[in-house]
Amino acid sequence: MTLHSSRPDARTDLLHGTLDMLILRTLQWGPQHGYAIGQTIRAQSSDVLQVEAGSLYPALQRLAKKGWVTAKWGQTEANQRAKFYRLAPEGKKQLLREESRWTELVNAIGRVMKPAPARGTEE
Amino acid sequence: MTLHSSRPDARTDLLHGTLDMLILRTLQWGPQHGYAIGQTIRAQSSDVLQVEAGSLYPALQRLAKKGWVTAKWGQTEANQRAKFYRLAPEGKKQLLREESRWTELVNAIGRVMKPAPARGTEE
DNA sequence: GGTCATGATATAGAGAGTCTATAGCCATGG
DNA sequence: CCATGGCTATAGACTCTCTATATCATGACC
Repeated sequence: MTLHSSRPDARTDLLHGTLDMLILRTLQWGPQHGYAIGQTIRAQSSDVLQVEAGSLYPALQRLAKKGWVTAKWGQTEANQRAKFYRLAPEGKKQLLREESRWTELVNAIGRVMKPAPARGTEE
Repeated sequence: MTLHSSRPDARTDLLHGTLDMLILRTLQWGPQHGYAIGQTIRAQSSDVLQVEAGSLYPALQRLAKKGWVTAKWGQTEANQRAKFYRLAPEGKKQLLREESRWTELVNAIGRVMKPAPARGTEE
C-alpha cells in the first residue's frame, strides 16, 4: 500500500502482512465489499494509506482461504454486483493476535529508536 | 527479524524495510560491527527483536551500497576480525526520512485501528 | 446511441526483503 | 586438538506488494 505523506518520496510496499490486520479491522464495522474496504481504509487514515487493487484483492482471497473472512456476491447501493466480505469467528481471533503483535512490534521498535544517545545529541 | 512475543506463533518476516531504520539508528550510537549491531537491537528491544544473520548481513551490504554507511575491517575486543560500520552523512538523512515515515505510518494505522465501532462493541 | 468516467473484480509478472540453511574462518578453553 | 562461540557470507525459497492489464456494469453527457 502507498504511504501518501507530505513528501513524495514515500516508498511503496511498506508493510507486508499489516494489510491483513487493516482489512480484518475494517470488517469489524460490518460486512463490506472489497472496493469499499479499500475506501474505508483510505478514509480512516485521512488519505494516508492507499491500498492498491492489486494488493487488495489477492489479500482478500488469502483471508478467505484461511477462513478469516467469508465472501458472498451481492449488490451495491449503486446496484452493481460486488463480493461482500464478512469477518468470520476465526478472523476475529486472528485480528486479536495481529493487534497484539502489532502493538508489541511498535513498542519494541520504539525502544530501539527512542533512547537518547549517551554522548550528547549529535553523532 | 523474529518477534519474540509471549506466544510462540509469532510470524517471521514482520517488517520489510524497517530493519534498515533500526540498523541506522543503532549506528547513531557509534560505529559497530555487524554482529554487535544485531546484539544491540536485540538488547535495546528487551530480546523482542531478533535479527537473523541472513537478514542482517545482506541489509548491511545494501546500506553500504547506497552510501548510507561505510565499512572498514578491524579488530574486536576479543581480537577477532570484524567489519565495522559507521553512519555516513547520507545515512543520517535517510534515518530522519525513515523515522518520519515510520511515525506517519504508525499514526495512520492507529487511526484505522482505533475508532470505536459505531454500533456497539461487538461484531 | 455511443462514449467515457467510475465502480468493481481479477490475474500475471516483477520486485524487494526476509528467512532457512549452509559454509567458512578465527580465537579461546578444556 | 577439538568444541564452542564470535563473526561474516551466500544461495534459494518464500511471501507480500506492486504495476499493468483485462473484463464488465452503470450512469452521465453529448
